[in-house]
Amino acid sequence: MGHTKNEKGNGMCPKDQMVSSLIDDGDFEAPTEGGVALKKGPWTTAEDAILMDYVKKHGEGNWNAVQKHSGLLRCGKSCRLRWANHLRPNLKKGAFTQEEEQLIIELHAKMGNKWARMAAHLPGRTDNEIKNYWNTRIKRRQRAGLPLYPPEVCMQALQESHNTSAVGDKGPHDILQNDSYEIPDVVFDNLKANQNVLPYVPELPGISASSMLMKDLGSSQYYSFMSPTIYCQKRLRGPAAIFPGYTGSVKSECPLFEQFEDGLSNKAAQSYGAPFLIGPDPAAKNSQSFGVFQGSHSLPNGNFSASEPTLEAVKLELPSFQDPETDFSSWGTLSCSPPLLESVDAFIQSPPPSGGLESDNLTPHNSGLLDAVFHEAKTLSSKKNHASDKSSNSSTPGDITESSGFNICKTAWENCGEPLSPLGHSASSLFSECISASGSSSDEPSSAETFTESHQKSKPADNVFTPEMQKEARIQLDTGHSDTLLASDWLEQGSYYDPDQTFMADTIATLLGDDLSSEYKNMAAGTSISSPEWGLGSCAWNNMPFVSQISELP
DNA sequence: AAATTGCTCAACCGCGATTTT
DNA sequence: AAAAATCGCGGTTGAGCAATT
Repeated sequence: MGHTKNEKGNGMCPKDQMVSSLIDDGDFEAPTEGGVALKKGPWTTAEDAILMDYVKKHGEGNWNAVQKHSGLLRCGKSCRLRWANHLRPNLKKGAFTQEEEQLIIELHAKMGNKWARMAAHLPGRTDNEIKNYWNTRIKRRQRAGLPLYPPEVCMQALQESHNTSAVGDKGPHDILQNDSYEIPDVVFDNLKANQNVLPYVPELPGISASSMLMKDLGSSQYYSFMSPTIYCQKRLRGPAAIFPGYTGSVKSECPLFEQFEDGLSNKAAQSYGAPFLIGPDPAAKNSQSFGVFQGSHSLPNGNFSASEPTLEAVKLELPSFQDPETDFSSWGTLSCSPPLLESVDAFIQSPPPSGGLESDNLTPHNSGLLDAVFHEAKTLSSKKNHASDKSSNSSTPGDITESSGFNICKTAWENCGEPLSPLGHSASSLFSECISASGSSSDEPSSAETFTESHQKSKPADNVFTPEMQKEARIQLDTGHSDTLLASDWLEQGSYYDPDQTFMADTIATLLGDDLSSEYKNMAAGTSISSPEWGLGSCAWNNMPFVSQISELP
């Protein structure tokens, strides 16, 4: 399709004829040293024929020699691409089959944007095809407010990742020694795209959805994944990204940051999660924070700079409580204290540069769809709430189990139209598993655990995170190697956090400085730990090896 | 019927990795 | 060992087509 305007000739023709036909049309690069201007743009059938002829004679490879031997006025790179994507035999043309699509989704969940590797699993398909397919699929799904991956694919990828890192003798340290970072890398890279479907996932650098998912799957350790010293072990080339004030391109150093520059990244969340929905009106700042640790976006990854908010300091998306269409009563009571959060919010958020950040995260063009999905979620939630109200009126204002965004998301997923996945996971079962696996702290029940108990008593959790794992996690942390632990380690270690808000406040105080610390402490103190936001937040903070080490400073 | 918008796909570009000189 | 050449990958762009307004 397309790019046929330059095509001439009807197939094979004598070589000199073909060559002459090559130079009378199309774009040409500036002449090379040899004085030959290489052609750019769409390939003609004549060129194709020459290239095929060349490959027939000389085989693939040595693409730069094509021009010398065949007179084809194309650079080697272009020849290789043309051959690989269009001319080589056994190429499958046409739309992807359902099986192929399914495979692509699964592969992407495991590999991320490794198109070439994915193509290896799809005979006859090229990386370019897969890439194009995926990119259009992303756009479609995001526009539709759907998660990129079906829940069961998330589950499978995570499960496989965990199994891979947990089975056998491959303990965390073995992994380290093996320089085998690929598994966590893959998981974090690839499931981050699904961050938007998870409830209570703040758009924070350093907190990816995949990590959230990890948490839900089994451990509150998930926040620790985001330590740049863990995730970026392979990528960070210098200390800059770890230190405040670093103004270089974090994105280039640590792929995790990319998600926060993705203007599309919020759409699914807005559609699904709504907890992070925000209206473009400034009044939204008065909204409650649904973020896990609002304003802390830069700390975990070491990019925090109170004096220099950057574009990476992503403005959290909050629901607009002033939106007349938004009936937050159905959302239940979320226990953050708005004024306090506002103060932090105001501090953390830099004034949006004109046309800058706002345009990234606030995407008015999709608000219609978002409203629709939001409304649907709200309606579904209300129905559930009514049902549960009949059975029990004992829920406290802080009881998030009744009408939290979590429920809404679950409901949304349940209504996603996938009764049961091929892997045996329904959307709702995913959430069930997420819930039941969480809150495995051996010390105190986390907020998530509280949440779990009220929801999951009828279904015992398949908790793969044993107390031994938790113990090991503690040991690892205590021995000061926490900053080098791999994400997969954290995943399997189980919970390890101190839910003590004071500890968290102190930690943050250390980082923020006195001016802000008091505010932060007030905020933490005034927030019920049963709050999902702060419960998770505390987990987050205390799970940050970076933070916990700082907190131990004199 | 014309204009606009969105989608698809081929091709280009830059960069890092690998191989060759 | 260092430099140059080559290869391969992933991100991005833009032309053409189709659907919609």
